[in-house]
Amino acid sequence: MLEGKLEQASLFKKIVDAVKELVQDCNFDCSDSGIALQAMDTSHVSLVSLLLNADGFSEYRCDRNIALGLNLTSLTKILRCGNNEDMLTLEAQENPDSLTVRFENTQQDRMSEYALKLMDIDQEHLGIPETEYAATITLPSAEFQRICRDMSAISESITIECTKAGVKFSCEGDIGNGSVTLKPSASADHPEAATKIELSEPVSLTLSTKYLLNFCKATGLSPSVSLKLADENPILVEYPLASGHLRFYLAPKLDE
Amino acid sequence: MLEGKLEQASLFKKIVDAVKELVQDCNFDCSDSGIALQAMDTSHVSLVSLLLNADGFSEYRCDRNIALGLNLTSLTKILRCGNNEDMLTLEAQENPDSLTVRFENTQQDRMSEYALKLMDIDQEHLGIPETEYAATITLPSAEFQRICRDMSAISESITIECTKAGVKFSCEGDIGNGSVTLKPSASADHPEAATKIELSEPVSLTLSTKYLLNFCKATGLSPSVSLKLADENPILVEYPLASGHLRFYLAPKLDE
DNA sequence: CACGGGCGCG
DNA sequence: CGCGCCCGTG
Repeated sequence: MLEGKLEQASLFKKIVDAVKELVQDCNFDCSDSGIALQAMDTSHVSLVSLLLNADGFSEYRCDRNIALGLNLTSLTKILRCGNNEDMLTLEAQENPDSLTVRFENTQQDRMSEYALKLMDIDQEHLGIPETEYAATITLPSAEFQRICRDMSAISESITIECTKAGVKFSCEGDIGNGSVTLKPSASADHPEAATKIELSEPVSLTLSTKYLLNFCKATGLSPSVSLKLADENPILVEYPLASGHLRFYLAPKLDE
Repeated sequence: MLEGKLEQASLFKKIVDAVKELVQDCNFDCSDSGIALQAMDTSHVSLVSLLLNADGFSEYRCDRNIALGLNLTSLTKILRCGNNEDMLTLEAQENPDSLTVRFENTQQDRMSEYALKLMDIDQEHLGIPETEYAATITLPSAEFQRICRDMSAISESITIECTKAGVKFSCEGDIGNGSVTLKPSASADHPEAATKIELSEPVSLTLSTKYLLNFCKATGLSPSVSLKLADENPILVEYPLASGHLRFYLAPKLDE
């Protein structure tokens, strides 16, 4: 029996919004430590990994490990039925055939409850390799989104080059080319607005604009995002959550 | 070699926004006195004329006269890549094949740079005839925009009649008709909010609503706009800039 | 269905 | 000036 309660339905809504364009159906793996999700996108180019720790819920119990197979389009429809500020409870019985989604407003005078049918999804278990990253860039998530959006008007690829001095995003297309250079910055008053670079060696990757733009749907989940790079390895784009994270992996394009 | 720096990217963004719906491709004529543009709209009904004087730039140099042929749709894409408050630098080398557009934020920790390919555009040179105008009306640009927008719901034509007593905008359509009459007003505290009429003789012109509405995209560039009228001559709609102007000319519809 | 732009509020 | 909400367009 699973019961997980979030104080803000918006958290879960945003997560599902950020994932649903990449993945149609997937398992939410529930255990007593929390809820996790790992899935390749439909075209097997990128990978998404969600972790919601038990202590990120205001109430949580899960008596037995269980995989809840959900269609994310259907889940989105259900999640629209609640207000962002509502409390959200996810509930499943032993051997459930459906997930119960409950919304309660903070005044506790409105309760709505939906049951969403579960699907059987064969779990190709995904081993995510541990990578030693050459660079970790932390920047405001809105800034990263802005760069990806701007460059999407120019090219299907974005190159990220990182040195100690800064990080440079660049693209090349038919109408011209462009680059954005960010220098590390402190911003003592707004730590979220800082750009930080931790680097063991310079690194450069070229990535699909379309996928990066997709990852940016998670922007609303966190004021900052971190990009972890290692040559010829998938980039890791991580949005930290209050207790957990939403991670996206994307293999680089090969240099010709 | 051209180098022009504007303290506010928004100035150039708004100019291009106001022009791009009328003109697809055009030359920006750069000389040591500044940057100018003259172009007929695609259907050869209206004419747009921009002048940005050199002293309107915080830095300006142009060693040799040069015409930079640009596709305004592509230019718009590039200009969207900067923030309104960014500093904007336009740069071109001798015999350039591209225009460099650089944005820098005021904190100087973000720099972005785009190269936009240039086009060869054969310059049909436009002689703009000097006209002796019978009336010059100066009014708040937002007021003019409001009138054009309101009347666009009623008719494809707007008639502007001007006498010493005031200016009357009117339109007639299937659902009814309408008019707005403005009397000259002082507004000592807000000189921009004044309506002023200078007139040698009464004048009346009927004009295409669609084009006037298009000109109104320049509203954000200036708090006031002036309309210069002479019977059976094109109207001149002028938005003054800090150092220069953006002018639109539109031939009147003929009385039947 | 999703994205971008405009308007209003803090 | 930035953020969030609403509307219109592709």
